[in-house]
Amino acid sequence: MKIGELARQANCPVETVRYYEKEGLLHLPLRDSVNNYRHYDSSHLERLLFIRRCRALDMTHDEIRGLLQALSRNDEDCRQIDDIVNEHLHHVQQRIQELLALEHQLKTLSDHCGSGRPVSECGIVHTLTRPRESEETLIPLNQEHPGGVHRH
Amino acid sequence: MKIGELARQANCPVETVRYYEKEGLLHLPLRDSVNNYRHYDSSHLERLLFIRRCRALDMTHDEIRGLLQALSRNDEDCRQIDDIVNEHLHHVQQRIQELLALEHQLKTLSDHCGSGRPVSECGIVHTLTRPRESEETLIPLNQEHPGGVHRH
DNA sequence: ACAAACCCTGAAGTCACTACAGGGTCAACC
DNA sequence: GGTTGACCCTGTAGTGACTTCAGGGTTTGT
Repeated sequence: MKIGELARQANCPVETVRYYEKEGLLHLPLRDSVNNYRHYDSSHLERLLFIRRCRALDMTHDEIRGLLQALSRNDEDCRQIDDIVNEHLHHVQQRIQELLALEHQLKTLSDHCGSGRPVSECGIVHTLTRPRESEETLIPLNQEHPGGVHRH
Repeated sequence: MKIGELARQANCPVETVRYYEKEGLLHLPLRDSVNNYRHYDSSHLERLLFIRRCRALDMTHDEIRGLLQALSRNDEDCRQIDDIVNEHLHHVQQRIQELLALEHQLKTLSDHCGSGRPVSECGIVHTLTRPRESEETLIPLNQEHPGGVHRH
């Protein structure tokens, strides 16, 4: 099958398939000797679906590479695979904790607004522009937000 | 004060200050006519602290620009400011829901491992390589994970 | 015969930084 | 006065996982 058909079956943009190839996640497909089009078989589709399922679980390409390697070694003990998944689960749980803290701070901020007042009296503005004495209590300035909340 | 002092007072890397300037978040400072060093006053520091507090709440530069604009307009109604904060809170809450779903999927995956078995019998591998019939039930392939869990 | 839909490559853009490379300047001490 | 180390400057490239674009060629359907 050609790249469009593969992409459709994996519910994945064509450009992403080419990107995975460049990243070394997908094996190089055969090329049509006339027009240089890529031609895939079912093993490519299976591998792509595997990758997309892992991405749907928000794993990085490095984590996926680890899983694919463990798979291809076909060990008698699947501990390595379990380790990768569990470490990833740990990342996710940490991130949830960070975001819950963030949610709390934003709720507090919003509660302080007292909407309808002039900007100069808005509680949000007061908190965000407040002098440095009370620093670190409401909004600690040194925290990292590794994942980011945004982007779509 | 010079850039190093400003950065120290805002607990922020010097490179980031220069980056905020390039992004148009910080006003251009005066320059020493001899050595071209940047020279800041307390209004720059206040603005930088404001930006850093917003970033600690994981707002984007666009959101921060919106807040700074609303501030400079000094409206008689702070509704715009409240809107920006609440929309951001909504982003965070959505992301938390996504990650909780993710956590559940990964826990299920890990539970299925049955560690110690050969890779070919590992429950994780079975789920991730399973045929497409049961697709969308355990791991929907079309979901986005805007923020990402990783990076530090 | 022609248009729409597909395929190709390679480069640049996204976001909020971070990390160089390759310089110039300043303050303190010997 | 020389030197060491901390500071400052500009500009470019790298991060991750794509997405978008420019500028082509090919296939398919009517």
